[in-house]
Order: sequence, then structure tokens, then C-alpha cells
Amino acid sequence: MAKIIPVKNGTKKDVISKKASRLFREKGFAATSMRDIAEAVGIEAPSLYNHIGSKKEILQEICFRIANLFTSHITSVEQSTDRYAVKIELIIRFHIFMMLTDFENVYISDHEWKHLAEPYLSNFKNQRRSYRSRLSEIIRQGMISKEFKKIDPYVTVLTLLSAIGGIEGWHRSNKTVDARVLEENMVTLLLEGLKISLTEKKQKN
Amino acid sequence: MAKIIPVKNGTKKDVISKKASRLFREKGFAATSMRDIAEAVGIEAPSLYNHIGSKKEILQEICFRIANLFTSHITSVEQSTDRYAVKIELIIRFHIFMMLTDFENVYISDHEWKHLAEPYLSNFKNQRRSYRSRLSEIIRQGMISKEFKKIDPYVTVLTLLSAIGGIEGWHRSNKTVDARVLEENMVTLLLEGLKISLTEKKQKN
DNA sequence: AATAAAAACTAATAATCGTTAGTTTTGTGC
DNA sequence: GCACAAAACTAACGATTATTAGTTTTTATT
Repeated sequence: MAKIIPVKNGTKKDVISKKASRLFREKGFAATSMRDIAEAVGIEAPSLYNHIGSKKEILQEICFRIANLFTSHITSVEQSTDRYAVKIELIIRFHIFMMLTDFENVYISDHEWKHLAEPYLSNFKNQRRSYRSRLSEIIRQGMISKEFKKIDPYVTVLTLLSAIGGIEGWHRSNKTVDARVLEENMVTLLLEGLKISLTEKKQKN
Repeated sequence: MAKIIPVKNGTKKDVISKKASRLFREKGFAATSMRDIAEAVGIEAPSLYNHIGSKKEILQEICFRIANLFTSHITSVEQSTDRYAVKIELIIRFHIFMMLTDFENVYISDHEWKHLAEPYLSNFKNQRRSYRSRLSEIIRQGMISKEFKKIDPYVTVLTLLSAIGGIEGWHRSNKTVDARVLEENMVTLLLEGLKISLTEKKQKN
């Protein structure tokens, strides 16, 4: 009866993916049924299979699309000639940007990837590990060049990444903080903790 | 056949809860079946009901036990006469302590609470909101007293909380960082970003 | 208007879910 | 060793799951 109405520049598959994203985030992947998705789209569950291969496929495409965006971005940052503090700032800002512009999918890529099936699961975990390792390396080099405090790079990475992931809570509950304020505050909080302050520099020289 | 062997100072219910915690964290609440839990415990699924009321009940008890610990702690911090920077440090350290000593349950309370049933769900969300609000208030007062930079308190709370939650990643993947190093690094990173540095103080006076 | 393809539908599959009922085994106190 | 309670078991319930098969309706093309 009801027919999927694709929005401009989007296939019907995209409509399904978008509705599924919302539900995966709200209820979790495992607790979201194909009937839930179908209802959100406005069709019956079996009709979904005219557009997608399986429930797992939806999750795979979301997770890898997001993961690839982050991988591409860190590659471009690595190739730049900026100082390490600038590189980290670029990365923090990109994470915040992604969180603000594609919140549902970033959230899913962060929290629901464990429901991926093999071999996608292993692939995803490898990509995730690689990203963190490359980010650690930038921080490590920033410490060598005396831009950053000497603290454990991996602890720093995990702290930064999870801090940024926390925008999810803001996104849901507090619309009064505007995006620009959020971004500047987070960059301040995270980058200033990492950088060597002027007083510390004086002490070391 | 197999009988549950309760550990010292623990009921059989505690054994079930502990095995369930592990599975809820690894697979998520919705993706963990009663048969999964039973297998981990070493009995058949229906036997679980000699010790627990329902699957949901296990989750409820985990979530509220953890939430109550955090509520109690922030109450004691509020009543102390420490400076605001010390109060925040105490709270950060308590979060890290909880994450290190009761990791599985803290993780579940953080990530799986959405599967609580009403009225527990609303109760939990209220308690969560209240905790964040009280933490915001401490930070706000620290800004008024010029101990902290003037940034949005709520953004700060979300950043701190989610940063600490990120220990989960460390806990799983990197055993080479010891707990003390982790704690000191995180406190440095998070608290130094928040505090007004000496150079900034000089500029303002 | 006829035809072909795309996309909806209904009906039904086997599997798995949390849980209940009823029974048997195990452990405990006398 | 007898009785009672605790805790295990098997069998099965109805509900829900993702998905397939087969059919009908809608849309697009000529």
C-alpha cells in the first residue's frame, strides 16, 4: 500500500538505512527488529528485502562507511606539515564535526559494531586498532617535540576519543548549547590538558 | 547435574549476576539469552529461576547498585569543605576507581540501562540527570571562584564523564599501562584542561 | 494501452526467545 | 535413614525473530 518516498539524491535503500540508524541508536541493534524498521519506513517487513540484503548488512554499511571516513581523515592529517598540536586539534575538530553532522551513524559505529558478523567484525576491530595506533603515534611525536606533556600516549588517545564520543549525551539532552560553543569548549578542555603550559616550559628551560 | 558453587561471601544469585554481567558487557543485554547465562553458570536455563526473578531483574539490580554508589559519593563530596578543584579531582578519581574495581557492572550501568523496563527506566534516567546536574553545579561554582576556566559546565561534565568511561577500551586491550599511571595521566589531562593556568591568572589580575 | 520491471503484499518457515509447570535429584537437620 | 526444602532437571508454552516463497499491485517504458 504505502510506498517508500525517496528524498532527493537518495535511493530507497538510503531511506531504510536512515530509519534503521535511528532505531539502532535508540534501542540497540539486537533489540531492533526488522518489523520495527519496516514500521518506521511505512511498509511491511518482507518488503525491506527488495532493497537490502539482510539486517546485518545495514549495520555493516553504516560501520564501515564511518570507519573509512575517519581513516581517510587521519591519513590526510598525517601527510600535512602542521605541528603536532595542530594535527591533534584537526582530529579533535573532525570528530566533533562528524558527531554533529552524522550523529546517529557515528554513535552506531562506536557502540554497535560488536554485533557485526565475521569476517566484518575482525576487519572492523583491526581498522579501529590501527586508527588508535596512528593517533597514539602523533601524540607520541608531539611529546618528543616537547609540544605535549609526557603522559602515556595510549591513555591520551582513549581519553580523547571517549571524551568526544560523549557529545552523544549533549546531543540528546541539551539543545541550548550551540555547536560552536561546544566545539570550542571541548577543544580547550582537551587540548589544554595535553599541551605543556607556558609555566612548565619555563621550568624546563 | 552440575551445581552452582557459591564463592565465599556470595549467594548463588551473586554468581549468576556476575556471569550475566560479563555476558551483558560482551554481547549486550538484548543479545544475551537466558540460555547463554545458564551455560556460563553451568546449569540449565529454567534452573536460573530458582535464584532470580527475571532477566530484567538482573539488569535492574546491576544498574541501581552502581548508580547508588555514585550518588552516595557525590553527596559526600558536596558536604566536604574542599576547594572545587579538589572536589572534581575526588570525583574523577572515584570514577576511575569504580571503573577499575567493578568494570563490568559500571560498563553495563553506562551502556545497557536503556533496556530497563518502566518504571525503572524513568527512575534511572532521573538519577542520572540529577547526578550530572550536581556535577555541573560543582564545576559552575569552581568557575565563579576563578578556579576553573569559564567554559560551559554541562559540556565539561559530559566530556569528563565520557572520558572516564573510555577506560573500558584500555581495560580490554592494553594491560601494559598500570592502574596508577592511568589514573595520574587521566587526572592530569582532564583537570589541567579545566583549571586556569598560572599564566592566565596573571593576565586576569 | 500493453508490457516489463520494481516494489509492495500475504502466508509461512524454522529458530530462538523468556518463562512456566511439573518432576526428580541433591543437600540438610533431626 | 527419614523428612523436608532447595535446586536441579525435562518438556513445553506462546511470542517473536529474520527471512523465504509466491502473489499482487504499482510504476515506468514503449
